[in-house]
Amino acid sequence: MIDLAALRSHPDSFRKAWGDRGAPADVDALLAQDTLVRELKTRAEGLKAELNQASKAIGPLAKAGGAALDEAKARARALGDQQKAVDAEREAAEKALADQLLYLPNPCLAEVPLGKDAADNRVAAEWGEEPRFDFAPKPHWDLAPALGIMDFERGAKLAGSGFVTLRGVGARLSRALVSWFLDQHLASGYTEWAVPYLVTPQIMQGTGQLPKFADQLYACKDDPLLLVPTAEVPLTNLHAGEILDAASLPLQYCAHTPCFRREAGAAGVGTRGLTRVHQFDKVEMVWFTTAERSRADLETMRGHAEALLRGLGLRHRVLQLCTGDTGFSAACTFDLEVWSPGTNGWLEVSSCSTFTDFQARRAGIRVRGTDGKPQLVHTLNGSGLALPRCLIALIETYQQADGSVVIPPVLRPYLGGLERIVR
RNA sequence: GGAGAGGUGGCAGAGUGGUCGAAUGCGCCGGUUUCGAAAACCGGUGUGCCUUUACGGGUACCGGGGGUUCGAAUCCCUCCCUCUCCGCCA
Repeated sequence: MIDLAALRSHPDSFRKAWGDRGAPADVDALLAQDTLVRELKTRAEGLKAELNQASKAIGPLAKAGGAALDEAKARARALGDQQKAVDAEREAAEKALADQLLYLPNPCLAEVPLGKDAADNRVAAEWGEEPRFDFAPKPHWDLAPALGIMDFERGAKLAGSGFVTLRGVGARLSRALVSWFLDQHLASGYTEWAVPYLVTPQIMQGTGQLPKFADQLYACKDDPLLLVPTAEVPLTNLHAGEILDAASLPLQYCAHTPCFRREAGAAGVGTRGLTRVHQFDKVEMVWFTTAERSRADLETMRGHAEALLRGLGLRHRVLQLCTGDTGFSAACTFDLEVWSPGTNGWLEVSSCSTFTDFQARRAGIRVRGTDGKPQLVHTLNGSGLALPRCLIALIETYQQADGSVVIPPVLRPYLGGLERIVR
């Protein structure tokens, strides 16, 4: 959620920011609504003050009783009716404003390149050479089933299209990656959490999934709970409604969770094999930091994600997303894309963003400043990393002519020393 | 899932219709005292919003929501959470 006071003081910068995102908003209407809300609030509170005075005066009269008391009560009641009417107007106006605010995206940082869609994203860094093969490299959907480490048909049998199974060494390899990722994060100072995979709608609103993206979430039938689309949601909301100790910042959290996404509207596009599935594992990094250092911390966190790909020896690049491609709650985002030799393309395995105070304002996450006053924190999050696409890149990159796959040395300790996956 | 007991400020804990944003203690901050510290004493110490150049004023918040009343921490309804016991169970 944006800062209404900031909108009041420089409406033009917001007008431009939303325009740059391709999500123009009627700023004048917003400001008019805001003015209306404040007028009604002043009137309602003024009446309430009068009513409180009148009620207070009744106390001493109450014992005596009689006509004076009845008269005073009647006057207070009339005042109360008037107050209730104005307050109802205020409430309606406030709700109307809040409903609009919840759908307004976070303005991007000034450095974010202007652009309409993914084609306008800027390549910020590249790492690794394109792998050479003296044979035609296969895509993972051919390689993995042949090795007996993935079974797509049986995933579909269990839960429908978009669900997969990992088998044998495939399942173990995924678990090895999770463990290695987490261990790397712990070494970088992160605290690991295990969190609920189901959360309340209020929590989803805190990080920005609701109300705008309700159609992307899985919901439970008999309970008002939703499956998390990313560990960002529970991790960021851990401190919802809290005032943190300044000395504790920055807080660096990580967690491994499955992620559940309906992917409504994404059917058919790049969905083969493991590329886009409704349920996948991911290790997520979340930071709580200050306005002063959040941008620099984003670089650090992004570095942590990149280090994982380097450790695995996987060719990758970093994109700075343009204004039109940056997600709703984010102010600046770097995507990490890994090279998939089997499909001759890039796959997004991480998205590292600063949310400035946008999520903190929604979720009520503050820190006590040096002046003793609470102020909003800045939140960051980034994947570190998403598992399925790492698996894809890994087996495609390290495939051999005979169809076997060599395991990167860093993972071998997690696989009982296994060096190669053979059929 | 059933029965019971509870949810009050950073913590502990009073308060059962009015003068209660809330006693008291602890903690914390400042001051006096001291060579310094401790102790003692004095003062201060929640959050959001509206309004104001400022000082200030107003309003809301005693788990959440709703209701009764001129007036609710206090009464009623409802939901959530915690604890104890029972049941069930990884």
